[in-house]
Amino acid sequence: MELAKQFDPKSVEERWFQRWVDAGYFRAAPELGGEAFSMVIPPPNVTGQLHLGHALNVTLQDIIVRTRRMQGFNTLWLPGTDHAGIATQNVVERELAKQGTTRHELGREAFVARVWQWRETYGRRILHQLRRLGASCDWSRERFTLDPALSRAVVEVFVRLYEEGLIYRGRRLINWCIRCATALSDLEVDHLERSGTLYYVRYPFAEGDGWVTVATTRPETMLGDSAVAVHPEDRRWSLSLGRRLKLPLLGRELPVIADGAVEPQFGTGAVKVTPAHDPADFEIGRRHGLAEISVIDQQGRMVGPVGAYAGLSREQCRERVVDDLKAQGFLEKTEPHRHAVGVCSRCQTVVEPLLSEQWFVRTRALADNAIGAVEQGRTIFFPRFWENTYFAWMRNIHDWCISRQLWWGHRIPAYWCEGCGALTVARERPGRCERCGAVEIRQDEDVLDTWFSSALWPFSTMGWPEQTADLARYYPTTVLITGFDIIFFWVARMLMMGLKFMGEVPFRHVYITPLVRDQHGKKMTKSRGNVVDVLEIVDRYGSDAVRFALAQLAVQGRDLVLSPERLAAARAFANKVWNAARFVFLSLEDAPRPTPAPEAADLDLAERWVCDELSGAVAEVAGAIERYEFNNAALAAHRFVWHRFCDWYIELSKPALRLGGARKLAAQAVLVHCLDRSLRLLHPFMPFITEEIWQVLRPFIGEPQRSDHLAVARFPEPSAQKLLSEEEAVAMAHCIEAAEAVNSLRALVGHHPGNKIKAWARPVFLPAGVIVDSPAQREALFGREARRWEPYLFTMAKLESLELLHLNQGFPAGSVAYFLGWGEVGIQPPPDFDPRKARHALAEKLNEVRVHLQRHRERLADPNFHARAGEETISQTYERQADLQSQQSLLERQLSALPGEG
RNA sequence: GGGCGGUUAGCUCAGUGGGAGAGCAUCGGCCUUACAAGCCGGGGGUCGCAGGUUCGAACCCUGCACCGCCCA
Repeated sequence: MELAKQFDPKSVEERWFQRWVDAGYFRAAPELGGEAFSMVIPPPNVTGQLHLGHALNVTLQDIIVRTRRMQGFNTLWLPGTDHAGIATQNVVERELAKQGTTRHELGREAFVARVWQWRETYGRRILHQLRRLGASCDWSRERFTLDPALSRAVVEVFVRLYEEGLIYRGRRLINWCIRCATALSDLEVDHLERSGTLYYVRYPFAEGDGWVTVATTRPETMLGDSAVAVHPEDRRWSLSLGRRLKLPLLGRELPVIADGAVEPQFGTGAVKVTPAHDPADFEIGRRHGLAEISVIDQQGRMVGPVGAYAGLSREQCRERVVDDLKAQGFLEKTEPHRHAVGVCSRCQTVVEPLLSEQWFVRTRALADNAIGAVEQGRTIFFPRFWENTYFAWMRNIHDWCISRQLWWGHRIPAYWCEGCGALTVARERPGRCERCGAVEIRQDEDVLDTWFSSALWPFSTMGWPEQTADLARYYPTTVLITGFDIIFFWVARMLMMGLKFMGEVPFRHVYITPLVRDQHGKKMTKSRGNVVDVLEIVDRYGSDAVRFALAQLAVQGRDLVLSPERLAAARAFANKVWNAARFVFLSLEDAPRPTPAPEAADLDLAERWVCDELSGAVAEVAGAIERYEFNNAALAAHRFVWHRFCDWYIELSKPALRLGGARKLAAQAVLVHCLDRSLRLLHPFMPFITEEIWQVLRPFIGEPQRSDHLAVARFPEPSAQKLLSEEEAVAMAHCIEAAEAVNSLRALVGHHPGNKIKAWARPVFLPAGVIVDSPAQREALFGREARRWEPYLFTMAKLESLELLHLNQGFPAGSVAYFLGWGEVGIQPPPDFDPRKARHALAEKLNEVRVHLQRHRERLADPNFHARAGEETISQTYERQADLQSQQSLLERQLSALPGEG
């Protein structure tokens, strides 16, 4: 029954996880009763490597689900991975490149088979890594977005949306990544601030002299211009409106048009309009019926009516165009210019807006519905302010381009007749063309945006479109825990799809995790090279410590800065828990098994005090977890375990244990009780170490057990009533104050920490609300109280003797004293006592008291204060003033009592 | 340009109208047999700046500065 002297995380962690899984503790049981608590994991990419974002995310989810499970909820936490179209395809293509081949050489079928192979080998790595952290998911329900069942859900959704006209195919301007060779949604484009050049180009009038100078950052796109636009209220250009210009280099004629979207402050106020290669220009073009002239193709080469520039790359073309403009006198000037450039969020290649035939989701109606759900509070964000971000994006949403020119993903269930070209969207591949009966049918080559399938995750993973027991029991899920960066990508889209297909929000709460930063407050990114290897820190500090540190730092609405110091502190805490347990076990050698639960009638003051403190901590932890205040939950547990149980109760139990008999039995009962409850309280945060200890403690726990493991033991509940009376609670607080004062004095006068010393105590103040008739009564009251805690003071302050003085009795000559909330304590200094330090300390305190006293006097002298402040405030201020006055005189006397004064 | 968040001790952060707090770091003293990953004690802050509201502001309001993020 003895624990090893040192806590060794590795051996402890390995012991438990598989046993919990094998015992089926994490398996959801929809057929059983109990209030449901459910979550789906934000599915990491199959290509993913565990980083701190995952670690935080999964730790917080695990804390909640473990708490709920222990509280008796019927829980489901469903794990899985996402196929991550572009990312995964890229990884495998890079591998092929190393082998000197390409996906095109391999062919589609063989390539897809290769990706699956890759996924089988490496795709679950990240899930194994999550287990190292203790993630108590229902691993029997692990899902992958490309599973047959989930693929069926994707097809079903696609077909239904198409049939309702919410999915359509259209020729629109989309973001094209030349390197990835695919369309991207707006969200997959990052805008980077870059230095560029602003080119001022003269477009001469077709008739007459003069010109309009336009400013552009992309001169090569002028080859696709179909107009020049100015702001309708821009006086500078009003005379040019309606005239025609001659496009330099090509000679095409362009109109000068007015459009409100033009910013008069930009450049000269006149801009070229290239509808086929700029989103803003596209809108202008549609408003004015301008030609959409494509001049760049999907490889980034110049095509179409571009004369001699045909075949050049975008970059080469820009150089040539600028040279030619300069040579022909069209280039007025250039200036350096900072501007945002859209790049592919995957590969950072500059994105080319291209006209292209793609599939889109008509989002307006879906988004309105999803906005309403959040407005009505059917889904609530924590912290709440993220709702603004969500609303802003949703109100402004554009149709969603969902087709991707990739091979890895859900292939679009659209079929083209090779004969007549008819399009059929269907759940199954049609045998023949519905229109012409031809049997040559070709499925659309494109696959769907990965987020299309992720949007269905909360219900596709539970078996939709079948009516499953899981769906009935666990949908909507209770909470989604994820990062702010995918509110648009994922959270918003899940809300749209969940409402559309389940008729209900996919989750009641959304908790947005903090962003994890490094110790210098920098965002962790691969390019900065400050990404930490989570498994490495887990190896170094232990999984429990990493989890506890993350929880402690998870403050709502604030970034999380993880430092080695913080991790070390959490490890120290784990060690503290370990050693507290060791002490308890050493104290239980002869204890009855099970040890009877503590009975209030058998307990002394300190024992009842620690039980009440425990109960308070339980309430705090449970409440904080419910509010997703993980930092406060961790703090409350930490404070109780370390600063109440270890610092105070364990010390106070030692005399009782030495005493034997009934006192010892009571102490053993309290130790078992406190350790047991502490372990239960901490288990969601530190599952491994707590289980390890609890297994040793189990024979001593008297109450009926639900199971063999802490993982499914009952979470503590605060007790219905306090064991301490109010008077006793005050007495205990006085005792703690006294111990701190004596220890402070000990250090001040230079006592060796081991010395037993003589002390005196004297009552001065009364607890608020207590009224006495005479000094004698006051002394009696104090004496009664002090006798209760006197033994504790002996232990905690290492006293040789304590003498209780009368109200007006002075301290013995040579003693050094401090005042505290209820009176005064003094100790006998050692023979070689040097009073200078003490004099300095007391003088400082006196100064402080004087400043406060002055402030109170001023306040009470102010007639406005009496006129406007509340009655209670005024009387409190009087009391406080009186206290400060007493403190001042006490300090003055203590100071003058020091030897060598004056 | 619009919006959101932040600014409190050296660091990380609590603290939503009346005596500035915690953990870590630091300094001093202790190996007091659960724990030196520990124990006891100390020092350290005109609460970003400027106004306003209020008898009273770290806290409420306005403006500004700086940092970070999102959107355009």
